[in-house]
Amino acid sequence: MPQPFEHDSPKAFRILSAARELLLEHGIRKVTIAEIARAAGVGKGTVYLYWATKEDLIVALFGREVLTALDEIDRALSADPELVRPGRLCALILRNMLNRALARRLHSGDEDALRLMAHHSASGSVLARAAPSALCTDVLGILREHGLVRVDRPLNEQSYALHALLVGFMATETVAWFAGPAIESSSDQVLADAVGLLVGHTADPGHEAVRAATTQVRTVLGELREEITTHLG
Amino acid sequence: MPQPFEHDSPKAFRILSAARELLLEHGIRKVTIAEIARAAGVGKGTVYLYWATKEDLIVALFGREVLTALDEIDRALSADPELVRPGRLCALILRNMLNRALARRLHSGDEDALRLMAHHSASGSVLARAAPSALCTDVLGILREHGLVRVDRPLNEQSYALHALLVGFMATETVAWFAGPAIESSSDQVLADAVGLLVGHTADPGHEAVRAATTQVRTVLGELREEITTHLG
DNA sequence: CGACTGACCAAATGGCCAAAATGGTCAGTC
DNA sequence: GACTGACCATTTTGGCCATTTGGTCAGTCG
Repeated sequence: MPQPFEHDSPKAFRILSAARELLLEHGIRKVTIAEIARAAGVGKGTVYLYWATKEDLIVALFGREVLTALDEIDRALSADPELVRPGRLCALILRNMLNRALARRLHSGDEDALRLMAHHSASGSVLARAAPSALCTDVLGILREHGLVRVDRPLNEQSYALHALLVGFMATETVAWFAGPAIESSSDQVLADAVGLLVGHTADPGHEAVRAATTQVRTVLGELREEITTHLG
Repeated sequence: MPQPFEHDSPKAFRILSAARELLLEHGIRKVTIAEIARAAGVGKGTVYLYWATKEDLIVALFGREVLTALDEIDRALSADPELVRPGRLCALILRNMLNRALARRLHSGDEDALRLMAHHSASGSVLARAAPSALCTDVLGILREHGLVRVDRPLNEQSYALHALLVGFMATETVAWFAGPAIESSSDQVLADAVGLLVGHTADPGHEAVRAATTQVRTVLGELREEITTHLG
């Protein structure tokens, strides 16, 4: 909002795209505004018409990445409501939110990226809500209500454990030091099964409950999307 | 074995103790051999009678730490065989193996420590067997045999998932970025419960099976201990 | 004789400073 | 009035040198 130029203009898009490509190639530290401007075919000053600082630009980049991930999740969920079942849903979210090229840098421990996001106060509070820990609690709450998740444990403990499991799968796949035993099946399938065991219900809640849960989860994700859009626009 | 001096002599012990204290205080990079020698009340050359390089000394230090952890686990297991039950056992191992002051440096991502262990070929193969991934597979195999762990999933997938869960709990507690939702109960209890859900059996295998499993697990841990002792002295 | 030492050496480290590069601005162009 | 690139202050880089450090070994001492 302090910037007078709309971030969804075609020029802003070109800048973001150029920035994304260069960032993936050189890393956060090496990429320069001059380089981005040149690649986008605009002057250096133009970049600063859209974002006040380099940090803002990069944060916006991550924000856009999260948005497309959310869209993709929503699309899948609308196409097949059965994907709300905890195991499937976790795999879906993990793949889309954490495995995207940019976001991966955060979760594979990129020092620059981590520091940037942590120090960027405005985005911090927003993107924190997109973090696994927040999503876990929100989504688990919904799934519990509709009988898709066992309710014989307190929500926060369930959320804590699920969060740990997701972080663990993430780390196991991205950080060499944490590599796990070899498996034949796809990692997604193992994850889905593990989540099912951890929080799943034995009784089938029925189609109606699944559909209701799907709607509600999509609503929550939509709200998150909205929040990110308005804050990072 | 290339060093002519026994590592369990009282002098070696004094050097190791001094090294441990200084290492915890200053970090790996800052601690110097001269400092260690002085603190141990020996000449610098003497240190090199026991270990060929500084790296070897530090690796030996980590090895000793793992050994005391293994001893502690074994002691607890012998005092209360019920601790073999997967949930309890995982909590026990996690606390003792990963939370020890020195080892923590490894798992909380200390750059120096990680590089050191990764590059040190001799120790690498040995300490790798003490890593969660290897332990998971070995121990799970035993617990499955005695009906303490469900067998409706392949061992390697079970091991992969359990390993991820443990890594996740570890990361959640040590790395700020991965912090999870707040919980009231002790993290150990949540961990034990989660492990129980993930791999536990519903049917009680009976006292005899528990005792048999305990013996076998202790044997495996003892072999690991032996291996570390012979390779790192 | 042999465990032990600390002065000694080559290599790595850290501080220092000038040169280059970079984030950010703004007077001026189209 | 959208856009630019020369310009400035600040940061980063690279090279230099004094200091430190890992590792050795001729010599001491029990």
